[in-house]
Amino acid sequence: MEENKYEEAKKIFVAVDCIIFGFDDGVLKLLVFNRRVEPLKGSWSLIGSFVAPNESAQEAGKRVLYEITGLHDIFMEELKTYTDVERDPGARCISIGQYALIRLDNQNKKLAAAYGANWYEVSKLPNLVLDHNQMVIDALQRLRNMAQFYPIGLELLPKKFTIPQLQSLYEEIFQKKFDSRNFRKKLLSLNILIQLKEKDKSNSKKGAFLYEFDYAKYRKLKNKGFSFSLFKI
Amino acid sequence: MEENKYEEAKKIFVAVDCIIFGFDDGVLKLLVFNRRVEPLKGSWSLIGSFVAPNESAQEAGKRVLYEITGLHDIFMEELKTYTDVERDPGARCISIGQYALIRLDNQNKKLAAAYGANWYEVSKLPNLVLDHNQMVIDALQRLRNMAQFYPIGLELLPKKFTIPQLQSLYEEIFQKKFDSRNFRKKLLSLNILIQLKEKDKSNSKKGAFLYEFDYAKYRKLKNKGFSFSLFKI
DNA sequence: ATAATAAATGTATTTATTACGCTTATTATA
DNA sequence: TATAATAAGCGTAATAAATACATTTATTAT
Repeated sequence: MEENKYEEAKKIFVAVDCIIFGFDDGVLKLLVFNRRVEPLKGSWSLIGSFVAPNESAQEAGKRVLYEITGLHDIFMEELKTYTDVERDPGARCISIGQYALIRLDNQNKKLAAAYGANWYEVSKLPNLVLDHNQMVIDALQRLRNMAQFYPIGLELLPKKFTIPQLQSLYEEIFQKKFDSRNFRKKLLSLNILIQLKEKDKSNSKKGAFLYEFDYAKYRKLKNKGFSFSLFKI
Repeated sequence: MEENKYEEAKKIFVAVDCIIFGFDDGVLKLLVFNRRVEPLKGSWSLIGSFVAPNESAQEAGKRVLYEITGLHDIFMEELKTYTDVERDPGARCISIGQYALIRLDNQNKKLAAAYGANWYEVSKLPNLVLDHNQMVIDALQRLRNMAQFYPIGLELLPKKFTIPQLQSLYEEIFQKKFDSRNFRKKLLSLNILIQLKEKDKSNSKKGAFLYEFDYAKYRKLKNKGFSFSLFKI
C-alpha cells in the first residue's frame, strides 16, 4: 500500500453504514431512518456516518449506534465494504457496512423514534437509498450464516429468554419451521444455556422456563474453534 | 452516512492490501514484497496500493495482483478492513485487506521475483510492516474457515490435480493429518470432481489419477446454499 | 372439577463420521 | 523376467449425529 506516495487527490470519503437487526415479539426487524433533510429528504436509508479522522471504523459504527439507540456493548461486526465508484452520486465515497444485533425493548424503540428512525419488519422494508438495499440483503445472508454455525441469535433476545422464544427467532431468521424436540435437544446439548428457576407465562398457562446464555462458556468454546450446525442444508 | 455534509477534511486515504496464498510443492506460501524505496526501505510488506478515485476496491486489488503476478481471474475476496487511527504513521489511511489464492507455477514465480516479491513459506514469514502481520493471521484463519466449509483449496491447485495432492494441501492448511480413505470418500461424495484418464506419476510408481474441479456443478450447489464440513472440530 | 393450551420429554430410524488393513498398479533393480 | 518397494486405492464395521414422530405435564380460566 505504501508503493505510492501520499497525494491529496487520492483521498476519498469513508463512511460506515449500520445494518441493525432487532427481534421484537416474534418478528425480525431492521432499523431504518427517514431523512428529514436534503439531499434525499423523505427517503429511507440505513443509519451511518462518515468516519472521522480521529476514529476507527468500528468506533464510528459504535458511535452511530449509540446516538440512535443509546446502547453500548452491542454485538456489531464488519459486514463488507461497498466501494463502487458510482455508488454515491454526491461524491466518491466508500462505505464500510457493519451489522449489529440488539435486544429490542420499549426503551430503545422510544429512542429510535426520537431520531426519526423506525423499526421495520425485514419482510416489509421500504426501498432504501443508494446501495443500502444490497447491504440489507448481504447482512441477512450473513446473519443466516452466523446463526447456522454460532448461537448468534442469542444477541437478539433479552437476557432471560425461553427455548420456544429462541426457536421462534431461528424460525424467523431462516423462514423455516424446526421440530421443537430436536431444536431443544440440539441447543441444550451445546451446554451454553443456564436454566433459571423462573418461568415466563406470557405465552402459555404452563409457562416456559427462562434461560440465560452462558457467555463465559461460549467464549471458551469459540476460542477452541467450536462451531455447530443447527441443521444441514 | 449522508447525515453529514461532504467536507474535504473528512477524506482519508483508502488502500488495499493483498494477502496472496500460493501452494507450491506441498507447502503453503505467501507473497511478500521487499521494499526497494523509502519509506521503510528493506522491510517486508504485503503488496498493496491506494484505491484510485476511479476504481473500486476490488478493481484496485485485481490491478495490484495483475501487476505482480500477471494473472487475471484469480480467486480474491475481501477479508476485512483495517482502520485504526494509528495504523499508518505516514498518514491517516485505512486499508481493505483482500486475500487471494493462486496456483503457483514457475511463470508467476518469475514474475513475482521481477517485482521484488517473494514467495515465503507461511510458517517462516519475516516480520512485516504496519499491521500486515495481523492481516496474515486473519487471512489464515479465514482460509481455514473457508476450506472447512467449501472446497476452496481447489483454487490453490493446478487445474489437474490428484487426490493425494489435495489432501496434502488440506493438511498444510490445517496443520493436521487426515485419514486418506475418509478424505477421499468425503471429497468424492461431493460429486464436484471429474476423474481424468491420465495419471500423475511424479510421486509414486503406481501413479495417482488426475482430477478436474467441476466448477459448474460446484456453483449450482453453492447457490443452493450448500456447504460441507471436512471434519468436526 | 374440567377444558384448554403450550411446554416438555423419549425413542427408534436414518444418515454421517470415524477407525482401521488389505490389495493393486507400477517402476526400479536383482 | 522375477522380485521388492511404494504410494494409490478400496471396503466395511463401529460409533456418533440428525431426523422423525406422539404423548404427558403444568398451569390457568371457566
